[in-house]
Amino acid sequence: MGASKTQLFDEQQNELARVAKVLAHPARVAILQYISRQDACICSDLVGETGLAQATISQHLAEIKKVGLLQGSFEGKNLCYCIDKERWDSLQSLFNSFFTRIGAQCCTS
Amino acid sequence: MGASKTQLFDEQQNELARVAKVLAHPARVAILQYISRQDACICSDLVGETGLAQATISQHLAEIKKVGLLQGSFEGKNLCYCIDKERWDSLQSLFNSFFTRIGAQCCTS
DNA sequence: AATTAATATCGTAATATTGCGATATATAAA
DNA sequence: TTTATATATCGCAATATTACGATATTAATT
Repeated sequence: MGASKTQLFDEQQNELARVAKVLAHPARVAILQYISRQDACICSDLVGETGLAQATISQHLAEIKKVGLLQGSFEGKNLCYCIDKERWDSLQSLFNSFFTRIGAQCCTS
Repeated sequence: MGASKTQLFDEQQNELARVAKVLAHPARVAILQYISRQDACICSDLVGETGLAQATISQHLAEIKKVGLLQGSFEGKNLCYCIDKERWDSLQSLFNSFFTRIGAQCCTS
């Protein structure tokens, strides 16, 4: 008891939950917003920007990476992170059709 | 150390995270889908439907309630849950504009 | 090769979530 | 008011998440 019983649910449900979990922390929301604002995608001003420790930011970045939302490449000694636009758009669709489908069938509609 | 440092982030970021957290478990995704499919919004076939215990389902429902997504009323001895359509639509907008805004600014766009 | 700066990983403590049995509460029916 | 059924809450154990200091790794510079 204690661990999520993911095996009871189908792959779509698990996928949506997995992605939602990435957005389920304000730091990661803020990180995504910050990265998107920076043309150059400069990283780890995030530490100064958020007030969280470097290790913590790095962990949050790793979670965002895990669902395929980040592309990173070195530019000089900076690791330059970008949001993967294709993945981002596909997740927007995933959420949007989830919301639309449920909203359409909803009993109070 | 261990608790989420929500005070470092603004109310929009926290709100989006709070809602995402509700969707961040496949059981709650499944519950929302199931409720929306049932015209009558009959509850707690969810136990049979998901294979989770009654107490567990009740807890998940409470989490969904906490973000204002459920309206419940008794019909006979059944508690009849509905998705609050207005709240649902507003959360769809919240997510959609979050995705759109970030997607538009994203460095690889 | 040694140095410097940026990022990742490790170890660990605090806290939160998940799940469920047991029990309490609420509603309808008898 | 007793009984039956549906749902909520309590208490607890297992697991996951969050956060951070310390340390390792990586890449550029000297």
